[in-house]
Order: sequence, then structure tokens, then C-alpha cells
Amino acid sequence: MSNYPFDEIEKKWQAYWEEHKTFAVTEDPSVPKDKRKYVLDMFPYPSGAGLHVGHPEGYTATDIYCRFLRMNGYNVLHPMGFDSFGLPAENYAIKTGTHPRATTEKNIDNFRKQIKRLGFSYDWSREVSTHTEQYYRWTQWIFLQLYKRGLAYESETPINWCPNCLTGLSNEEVKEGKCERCGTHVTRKNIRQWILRITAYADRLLEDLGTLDWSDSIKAMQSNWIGKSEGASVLFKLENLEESLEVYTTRSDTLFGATYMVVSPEHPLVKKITTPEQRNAVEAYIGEAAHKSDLERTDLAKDKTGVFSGSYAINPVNGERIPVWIADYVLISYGTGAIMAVPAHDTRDWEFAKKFNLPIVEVLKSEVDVQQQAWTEDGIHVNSGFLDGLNKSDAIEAMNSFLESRQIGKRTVNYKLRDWIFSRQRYWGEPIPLVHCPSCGTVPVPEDQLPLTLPEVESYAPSGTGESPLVTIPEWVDTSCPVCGGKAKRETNTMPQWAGSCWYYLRYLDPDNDCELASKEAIEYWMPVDLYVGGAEHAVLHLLYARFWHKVLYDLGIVNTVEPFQRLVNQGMITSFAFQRADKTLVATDEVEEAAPDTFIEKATGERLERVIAKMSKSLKNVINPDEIIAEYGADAMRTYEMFMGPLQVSKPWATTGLSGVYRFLDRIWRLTEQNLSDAEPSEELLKTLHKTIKKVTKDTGNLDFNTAISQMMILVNELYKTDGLPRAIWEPFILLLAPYVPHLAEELWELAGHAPSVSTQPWPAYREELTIDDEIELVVQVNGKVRAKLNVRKGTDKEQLLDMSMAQERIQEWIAGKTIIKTIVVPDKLVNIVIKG
RNA sequence: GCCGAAAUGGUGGAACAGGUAGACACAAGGGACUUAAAAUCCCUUGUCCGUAAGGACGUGCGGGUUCGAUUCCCGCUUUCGGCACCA
Repeated sequence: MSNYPFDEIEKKWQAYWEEHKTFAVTEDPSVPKDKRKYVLDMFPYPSGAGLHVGHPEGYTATDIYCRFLRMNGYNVLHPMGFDSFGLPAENYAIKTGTHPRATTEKNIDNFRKQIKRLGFSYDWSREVSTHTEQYYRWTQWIFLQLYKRGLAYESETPINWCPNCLTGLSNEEVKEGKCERCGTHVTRKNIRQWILRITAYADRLLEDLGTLDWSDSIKAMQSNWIGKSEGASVLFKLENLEESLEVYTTRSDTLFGATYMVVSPEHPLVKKITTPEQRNAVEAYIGEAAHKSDLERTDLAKDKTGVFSGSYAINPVNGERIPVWIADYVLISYGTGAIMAVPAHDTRDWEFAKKFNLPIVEVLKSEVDVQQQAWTEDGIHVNSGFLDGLNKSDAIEAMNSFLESRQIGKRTVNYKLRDWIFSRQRYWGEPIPLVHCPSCGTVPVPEDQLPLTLPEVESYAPSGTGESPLVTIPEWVDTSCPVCGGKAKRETNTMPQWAGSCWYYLRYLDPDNDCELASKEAIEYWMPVDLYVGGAEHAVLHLLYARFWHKVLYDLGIVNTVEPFQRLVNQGMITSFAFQRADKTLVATDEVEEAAPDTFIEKATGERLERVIAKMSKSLKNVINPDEIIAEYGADAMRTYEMFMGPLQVSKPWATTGLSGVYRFLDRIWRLTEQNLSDAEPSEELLKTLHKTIKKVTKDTGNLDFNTAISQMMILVNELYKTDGLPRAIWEPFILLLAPYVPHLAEELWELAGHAPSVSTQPWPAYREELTIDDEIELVVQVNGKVRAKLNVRKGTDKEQLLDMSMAQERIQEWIAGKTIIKTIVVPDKLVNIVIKG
């Protein structure tokens, strides 16, 4: 048995930090701006399942980084809190009648306890939870500012509706078009909703990405989501109708090839363009489309559907009469909800044209037969009147000028980004602080009356009308108009979970402020967030919404930066091993036996299984519980293992055997203390290893390359095991290097070495560059690029000498004997390559 | 289908301004200690041929550039993540 008493050590130091408020931070004005850092974790939703091993990954990374920064003289803000409004607590309430607040607060207590057990250096005095009245008061306040700026509006939009449960469903609750709970086919129901005009900020959200220190892939995802495109809108006259059909296209150059048009089933002109003969078919088709979820529309992509409206439009450039179709491959939410179809040069249009026998006309010289497949590359225009002979980009320019001069179209910018549906028909969320007055219209709740608190309800069950359970409480709904004092009704929609997480990073700055969401001084002192770490699943929505709110707050003069999160790092997912049968189905871990090393069989059948990597899931029984890991190996081992597994940014599989290796490393460190510290000079060799270690750990920790920093510390420990005695001159700097990684153990070692706590406030060790350089290097001698000899030479030996020494090698002589030397390459301090022939 | 990321020993991963592939760790094998086991310490360990010295092959696959490619270029395959058929 080992004698590394992690349990005792970890309890001792966690109590010490708590008692001494070691990590409480203040806005000390004497610290210059460039010595202040705000390091933020994505706060968790406190689920009933407790902490998952994925949470500590990012939290450990930021904790190591923060402790490293403090030791390097920075004033570091590192807070934690809870994103505590959310669906699971409400669903649990519907099932059991337990108040979501009770469930949530119990879960928060559990989460906090679990997080604390990992020894993170949070300033807990700044903890916030989004469901508290003191917090959501300011969420409501921000909503009112959005409303007053015209950035919130009402509109009828569809929700997923389960006709059996009589309730709206989130996308997550819809599985394969069916209600997750009862299996009923989900339909769409139009409902009055509050919508935020995020599209008004589309350009700024796109432009300002350029100023951020985020990975290119995340920036690309956000940029694609915003989806700015420059094209043209074109008006097509409709035969026998007053109205024109407006389409948006990025390929106005292909207008001569437009052989039909398509409008989406939800398009406002559908009724008008449908001729009496087609009415039945069109209505049936629209009915079908309304039944389909977005998912089904997507899945049916391979097989295009549609129906002819009976009407025709006139192609404005060649006067051709072209049919107008109705099809759900055109979305009402993008562009104008109508397109001109150019089957020769667009794959989707080509598929549709083939299915319904519509003409395909080539207008760009194609390298394929457009009757056989679409040609979507560039080419020289043909069959295109005044565009003939031009390439794509020139033709687009020419056509757009033509359209504008004739006033039948104009250059238009379009975004994929849609406005943000901001209301939920739920109980457990921030009430939207608006009042509907029959005479004054929609009136905001006066700011001095915030927070507008959630009333207690008897039943959390849905109202049955699609509205929130709040509609069932007349005492709450019936109110007086803040303007005229007459009878009025409260808004019963609540806000989505995103709302609270849009600005929590600001509340940490000044969590107890009763007058404003955070003081100007605190914002000025800390913002922007220097490093934000969290899972890639929030790459688009959360980050885009938070950026949007931040920009609105900037326009209001409340925050001092255009962007909230200067640097963003997404941690990879922690996956698990799973076992797969030959038919690719997975087997739960407890059904598997390891018959021989790396040979796995299914217990029930004896079938040989392949080990694969899969997400942790309850059904596969491969979920790792952090509490159990901490109990068995300690928090320091858990932290170190999660960082040692691989690079922070990539996903990696959990292997408890790997954890035991890290545990062994910590145990080896502990057992070094069995020797007395010696004040003797350490050997030159050991000193060099130490300085190389300081250099590498310093560089790697700053770059969040924790896995390689840990390897280097392992190398130093291995060296110490080969040395007699434990020189203080090595040991003490090493404890300091360890401190961010294994904070509990490091505190204990620091105390054992005769120092007063806390090691976390000690300065980071410095290295001497000359001690990190070897004066003898191993020179590689290659013949035709293959290593044939190695020799030790002094660093800095000149090229000619290196070549002479290489040639003198017996092995090299053997290889080049009788051959012609064509060329020699000498890379000083690295290698010699002799190129021969014959 | 589109977008993004990736592919290196039995396993997790190192090394990329082009220069010794496999650091560190796990697993496996051998040895020491022990009455024994566990724990611990030491050694071996990419594959193949060879007693050895040594040699051949080797970073998903096929080409290319180069004295030299895990690293750069072209074309594929597979896996993972995201998605709103985005005109």
C-alpha cells in the first residue's frame, strides 16, 4: 500500500484556503491594467446527475492557468456560478410537484461541493445563480433596454406542438418527428412570441470576429452561421396578377437559364398564384409540409417534393413564360422565400427539374452535359444575350447593373442569421417584464419595480393552450397598467435559458450591486474577459447571443469594450471506450469481459468485440463519476490525469489505467520526502534538468499545453530517483512548478520543506538560459537520407569539421566506398547528409 | 448534402519556420524484494529478417516537390463534431 495521504492533505488545504480566503480578489488600483486578468469558465447547468468528468477538464485548465498567473504577479479574477434556470427542473416539477427552485438549489449545493472538492481557486464570494431574484432583476432590466431600443418585437411563429400532451416541445424533446414522452407525431402550432432583432447586429457580429483571439474554426462557424451573402433581388412579373414575385439570388448571371420558379409553402402569395384546378393539390401539399418537422424536411432532401401552382411568371431578361412551383426545399426564413430556379447550374434545382421534367438550359459553357448533371463551376456565358462571353463574376456585375438600370432588381445583402425567438411557454424562467393594456398597448414594467418575480403556482403542468403555466394564475396575470392605471394583463411568456448566460460574466464583477448590473469601475477594471474556456457545443448559439447583448450594452454605454471575450478556447470532449459487435451495435460495458489482453468478448454470447471510442452514456454504462475518482485517487490525481490525457482542445477517451499512472507519479513525488533535504550543491546534470524543466513548464503552461508540461515534470522526478539525496536547490523550485497542477500536494510539500503557507502566493521560479543548453550534441550522419551513424560533438562545431568527422566514421566509409559523392548537406548541430550515386 | 477538425506502436499521446519518428505514460514481458501476494524498484518493448553485428519496412491510402516529408502540394478513404437543402 502506498502512503500518499491525499485524502488528509486535500481536506487540510481546502479548509486552509477557505478559512484564509486565499483566492478572494479585489480591484486593487495599484495593479496596472496589463497585470490584471479575467479568466472565465462556462458556468454549468446544475443537473440532478451531478458533475460529469467533462466539467473538471475546462475548470482544471483555467485553474492551473490562474494559479500560474498569480505566481507571475497578476491580479486574477476567477469566478464560478450556476446557469440555474432550465428545462430539466421544470420537467421534474411536472412529474413530482417539487418546486423547481427546491430541486435547483439542492443541485447547486451538490455541484458546489463537488467543484470545491477539486481544489479550484475560485473567488467564491462572487458566486452567482441566474435563477435568484437579485440576478434576474438585471436580466429583466437588460430585456427592457432591448425593448426600448426596438430590438424586441412580437410575432406569430410556429413551435413544436404535441397534440396529445397539449404542450410545446423543445427541439430536444422531439425525437424523429415524435414527442419524446408519448410518441405522438409532432405538428407545428403558430403562437405569439417575443423575438429579438439580432439581425440588426449581423454586420457588427461578423466584422468584429476579426478582432478576436479565437480559433479560426470557431470563427468560421460563427461567420457561416451569420452567413452574409451579396447578391441581387429580382422582380418577376406574374401572368394575370398585379403582384410581382421577388426572389433573392447570388447568381444573377444565370438569369437567362431560369426555367421555372419555386416559392416556399409558407409564402404569402401562395394563395393568389394557385389556380382553381391546382387548389386541391396545393392545399394537400401545404398540409403535408406543415406536418413535417425541420428534421423531416432535411431528411427528405434526397427526394425533392413539390406541386405546380398553375401560374406563370415572366423572366424579365428574355420575356420567357416560366411555371411557378411550390416546394419545401425553399425556406420561407431565408431570402424572400422564393427563388428563380436555374437547373443547369444549381444541384438542388437540377434534381427538382429532373424529377418534374422541367427544362434545363445551359447558360455557362460547362465541362459536363447539363442534362446529365448540374455544372456549378465558373465558365463563359452562352445563351445569355448581353452576358455572352463573360465569366461568372463579370457577368454578375453586368447583370446587377442592368437590373438596377431597368428598376427590376437591385444589389442586396442577405444573412442566413435569423432573429432570435426569445420567449418560452414555461414556468421556470425569467418572466418577461411587460404588461398588455387595452388602451396603452404593450407597456414595460417600470424599472424600479424589478424584479418581476415568479409567482408560486399550484401546478407546473402546461396550460393546454400552448401558453405558459403562468396564465392559470389570475392574481398574477391581472394587473394594472403602469401608464394609465387601468386593468391590464401581464405577459406570461418567460425567457429562454440563454438569457441568464448572456451576461453572467458581468455580474461576477460586482455581484452584490443593488443599483446597477455592475459598477462602471468594476467593468473598467476587469473587462474584457482575457480567457474564456468551455465546450465546443456552445460554439455558435451561446457565444453569438452573448456577443449580441454585449454590443447592445456597449451602445447603451454600460460596458467599455465592443466584445466580451477576447480569447476563447474550446476544450475537447472526454469520451469513453465502448465495445462494438461485428454488426456495429454497441454493448454495455458491464456485459463485456476481457478474455485476454486487448481481447474483449460479450459475456452472454462469447462474441468477440472491438474496442471503440464513444460518448459516455448511461445506457453504455461507461460514465465516469468524479466523486468516485476523487475518493480513490484524490483530486490532485484527477486534475493531473485530465490534463495529461492529451491536448486540451481535442477529444480524448477516459482510461482509468492511465489515471493510475498519474497517481503513481504523485506517489513517487510524495515518497521523495522520505529523504532529508540536503543543502549540498546538486550535480550539474540535475541542475540542467531542473532548468530545462522550468523553461518547458513555463512555456507550456502559458500556452495551455499542460500534457507536455506534465511529461517534463515526470522526467525531472525520474531523474531525482536516480540521484542520491534530495537537494533543496532542486526540490523547492520543483514544488513551485507543481503548485498550479497539484495545489494540495504542493502546499503540503512546501510546508514540509519548512515554509509558511501558501505556496500559491510564491513567485514563479526563473530559469537560467545557459543551463537549458547542452554543450554536447548528438550529430546524425546520413547517407542518402538514411541514418548510418551518430557521434557526439561539441555544440557550435563548424561545418567543415562536422563533415570531416562524419567522413572519418568507419560505418560511413563502408557505405560510401566505391561510390561517387554527389553532394553533402551539413546542418550545424543537427546532421550531415552525404548523397552518393553508383 | 454542406461546413469544421482529425488519422502516428497493443493503448493515450510526443516531435511539425522540412532535419535522429515514437518523449512521457499505460498495457505487456523479464528481474529484484517478499514465506507468498499486493505495493515498490530496475530492465526490455514499432514491425519483420537475423544468434549477433546489422539490414529492410514504418506516421490512413495513391501521387508530387526535396539531399531529406509525420510536417509542404495534388487526389482519395475513413472517423469525429456542427448544421437551418441558405439559392
